[in-house]
Amino acid sequence: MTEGAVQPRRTRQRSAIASLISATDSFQSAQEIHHLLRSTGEVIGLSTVYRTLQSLAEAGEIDVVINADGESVYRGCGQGRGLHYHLVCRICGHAVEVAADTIDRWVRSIAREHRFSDAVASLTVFGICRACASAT
Amino acid sequence: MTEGAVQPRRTRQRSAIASLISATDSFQSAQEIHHLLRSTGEVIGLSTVYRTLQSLAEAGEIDVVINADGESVYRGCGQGRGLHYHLVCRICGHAVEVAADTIDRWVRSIAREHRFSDAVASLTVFGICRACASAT
DNA sequence: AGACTAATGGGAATGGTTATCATTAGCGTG
DNA sequence: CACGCTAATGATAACCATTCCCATTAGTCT
Ligand SMILES: [Mn+2]
Ligand SMILES: [Mn+2]
Ligand SMILES: [Zn+2]
Ligand SMILES: [Zn+2]
Repeated sequence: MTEGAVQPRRTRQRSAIASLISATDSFQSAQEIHHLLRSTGEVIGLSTVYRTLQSLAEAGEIDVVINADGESVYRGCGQGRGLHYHLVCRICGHAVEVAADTIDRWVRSIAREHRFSDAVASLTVFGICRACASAT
Repeated sequence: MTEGAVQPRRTRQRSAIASLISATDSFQSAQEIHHLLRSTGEVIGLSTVYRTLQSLAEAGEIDVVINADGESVYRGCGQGRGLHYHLVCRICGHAVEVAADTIDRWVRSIAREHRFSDAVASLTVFGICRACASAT
């Protein structure tokens, strides 16, 4: 059996991205993250940001959501808390994680009912958070 | 009070799109629809297809879903059946509509719990339909 | 028929994301 | 500590769905 997945090399760039992402609870786009890193003096290419975010996402270490504009936005995942969905502020990107079980039961039941297999829900709830709502 | 929304002019192109869309129950992209129309002899521009689909979607006459590749795909909506979500085959685009009430209750409750206002769920269930599953 | 203007459509522009590929730099080995 | 292998980087070009632009066409109303 081929023992999978050699862990990625630890590079300055990858660390910078990981640390920035663990320091915020908002969903941010690759370009936003690139700008933020640049503005703090990090030297890093845009390609690297895209690649690394994807790699982290595939590894399950961060979450991806596609916002209303069709952009992918990324956020550090509440570690090892299993499957969950997100409630995201459409103004500032602030997000909270919500348990998946209610939804997953519902998904399984309607998939069975219509004889679909392999059903996976793509679900994100967008709203306006307390802070943004009070900021008129 | 300004009485809104003059209805759109009835053009050959708009009719062609509406009729094609009412003849299938699969979600299709603007480009696919454009090709299909072209292949049946219709003379129609890609811009027009995009514009018309958006206009029909805003009018609530068709539904839009953003698929896994981030493309918008369109489908004739089961008329006047109110808010609903979709269970879509990720192979062929075949879709069925599913009632929204269970989900909407859940959305309202978690939004209240986290003090988010204006919460709207973006939800689509992707799976594999009976036909595609049996086609090995 | 004539006027008004919404609708059309070819082509250029946009913009997020991916592909290329020469260069750099982890990291295991002797 | 060199050395070698190759993953990772990043500047740049390509990609590609969608939108913009604007001159031309054609519904619709009088
Ligand atoms: Mn998460
Ligand atoms: Mn529908
Ligand atoms: Zn907010
Ligand atoms: Zn199918």
